[in-house]
Amino acid sequence: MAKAPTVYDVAERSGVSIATVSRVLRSPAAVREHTRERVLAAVTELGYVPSAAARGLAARRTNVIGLFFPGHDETVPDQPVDSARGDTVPIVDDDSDTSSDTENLYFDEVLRGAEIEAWRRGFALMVAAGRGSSREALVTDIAGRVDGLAVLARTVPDELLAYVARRIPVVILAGAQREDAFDHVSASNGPGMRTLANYVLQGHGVRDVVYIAGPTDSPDDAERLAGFRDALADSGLAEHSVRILRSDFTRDGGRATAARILAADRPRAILCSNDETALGVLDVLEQRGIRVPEDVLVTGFDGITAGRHSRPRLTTVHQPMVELGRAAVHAITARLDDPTLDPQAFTLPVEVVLRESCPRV
Amino acid sequence: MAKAPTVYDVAERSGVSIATVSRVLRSPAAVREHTRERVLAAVTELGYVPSAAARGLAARRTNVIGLFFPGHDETVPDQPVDSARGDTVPIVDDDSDTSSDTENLYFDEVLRGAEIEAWRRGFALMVAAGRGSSREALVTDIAGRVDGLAVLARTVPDELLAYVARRIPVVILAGAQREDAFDHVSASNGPGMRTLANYVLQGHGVRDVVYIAGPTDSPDDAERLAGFRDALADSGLAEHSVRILRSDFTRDGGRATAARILAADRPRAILCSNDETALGVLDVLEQRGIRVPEDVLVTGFDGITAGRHSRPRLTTVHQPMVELGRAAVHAITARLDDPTLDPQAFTLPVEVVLRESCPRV
DNA sequence: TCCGCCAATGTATGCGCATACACTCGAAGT
DNA sequence: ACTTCGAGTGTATGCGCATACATTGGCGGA
Repeated sequence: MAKAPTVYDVAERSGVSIATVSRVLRSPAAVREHTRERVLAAVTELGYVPSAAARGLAARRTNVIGLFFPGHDETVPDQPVDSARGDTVPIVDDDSDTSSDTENLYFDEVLRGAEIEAWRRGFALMVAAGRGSSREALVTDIAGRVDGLAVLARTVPDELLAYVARRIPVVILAGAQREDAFDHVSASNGPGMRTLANYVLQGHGVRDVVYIAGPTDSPDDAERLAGFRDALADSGLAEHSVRILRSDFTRDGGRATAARILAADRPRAILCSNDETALGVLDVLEQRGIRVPEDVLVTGFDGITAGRHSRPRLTTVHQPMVELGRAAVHAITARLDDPTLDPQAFTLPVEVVLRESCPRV
Repeated sequence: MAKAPTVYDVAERSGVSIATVSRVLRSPAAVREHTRERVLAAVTELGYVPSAAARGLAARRTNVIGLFFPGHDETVPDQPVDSARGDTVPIVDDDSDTSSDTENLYFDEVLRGAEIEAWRRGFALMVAAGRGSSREALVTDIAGRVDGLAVLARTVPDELLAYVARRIPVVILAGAQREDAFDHVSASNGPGMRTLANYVLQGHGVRDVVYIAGPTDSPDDAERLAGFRDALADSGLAEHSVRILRSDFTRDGGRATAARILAADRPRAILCSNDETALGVLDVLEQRGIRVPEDVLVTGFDGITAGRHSRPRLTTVHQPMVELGRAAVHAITARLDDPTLDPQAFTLPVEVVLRESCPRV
């Protein structure tokens, strides 16, 4: 880790000016081949790596895009596990049947999409998870480092976003398509749920259905619920003819809600506003010996992996999570290219995926 | 997106010098409270966001840590899915039973750990996936942006790493603990496999065992195989008394290898060097009506989520993936604090997790 | 009363690069 | 032969901040 060589070192070594060195790196075509080779040789010999900080300062853009998503607020032990040379390996039993880590899949996939698209467009990707109280500081910190910022809906207060948006383009991921100054990227929550619900109501001919909604503060959930109501209307059903309950998007919440439902009666179908809730419902039904799909149909929403491994496998509406990430980056770069663009809303298509919990008729 | 305000703007507005503005932001204690408040007021009014590029240039450190992992080399469609306002939602059947996306879990978790630890230490995290031919350019590009770089083993040629390491600390994740100039962070592959194998050999009293190794170019696999051999020695078994086959770490590979094994005879236990292979083995055994664990014991390695959802659930050695990410960042920051440190190797503890495929005796 | 000292703030500089502009030189045009 | 022009290169400057050093003013001690 000796002092890092700079353009000056490379220039001196190859007998040219720093401008030429810079040109070799930025626009090679503007330099005669002979010169270019000499410079590149010096670069390799010296182990020169251009400083992105200096480049960013001079060029007034960093070529980095930021992705901000909600943190898990988990209590993190102060120290990471330390090196263990003793090498005694404990043997433990695993009796759990729920996996809490499936919930992260959503962000993981969005991130992967963002990374892919950023790379394709010559940007690097910086990620940050919002945690607790220091969120505000984190957001401005990241904002100072990037050319554009993608934020998952509801992880950052609008006020802060507006503050940041004075400086760089901000795109909101997966929230409702509001009429505001930001770009929005999200999936067709409403139409997706409507199509699935119609499949249950009309395809399976079910009337006796319960809908488990998510938390009221989730914009995605509001759209899905609206889609469900549309489906009711499509079938000429009055809204009060079905039950609509609220849960919290978690597997445990799904279980509790399923218990409440079954305490009253047994509907023919239970539609859930997300997959985790549906998995919880499946847990309770199996435990009570109620057959799915013979006795009760169950559906979810999202398309998380765990839904493919459940018994029975879960019918759901699959969101294109990777594409969401890509589209977010795409929106940012588009605005970078043309800042005068009006705020746009991108709605990505979804897919109803039929599996055993609500099979094809 | 008006021109972003700078320290000069803030200084002018609050009637102080830029040095004072900088101090308010960097070391608030050095400024009188009255002054500090005036400056902070100006900051908010102007919507000032410090430029990380300028800060990084002046301070000679960016406070960013890079994480480089292997890309999936998937063929990425040129354009992301476009906005679909028509909102026709297709309905498709999902008959697949294998999910290729579980493989990503490993990196996702490492990333999460890295993000957590980076944040705790005041660093931002930049991620990049190595893809195809431009890998070299990508690595140096990232290297120019960060204070330290964590790289998953075997994703970047040593030569390149050495080049980069002349400038910033580099830590290698999850590879063998080689004697080189880099820091290494990995899990106790050998002891983990040894413990598990001993449990099979001695706990279950099995002699008739087949071991399915992974690709020869995987350093993790080499350590696991060595651990298995140690276990053989522990039980006084000669190596030629068992069969050791090679597969490729994939579920399909596991299936093919299982078929080959069963063509010869039926061992009492099949130990696999990773979970995916083991899942493939389970597929074949179930298909042939061979009972697990009654007829054959099966074990894996890694602790991926899919192993918790299989039937029967898979006994495995669980790697602390989140901790790996944390430890990597930890190692980098340690070296940043004291560059004279000798190269270190951190070995994180693993856990044998018993599930039905090889239950507790 | 005078000096020294420290806290608070200002001034000046450099970090490493991109780039506008200036310059050179040879080829083509008149 | 002289001008024009453009390809190739060099010179000079600024990007926005941190920080070493200089400066100021107030306070306590002798």
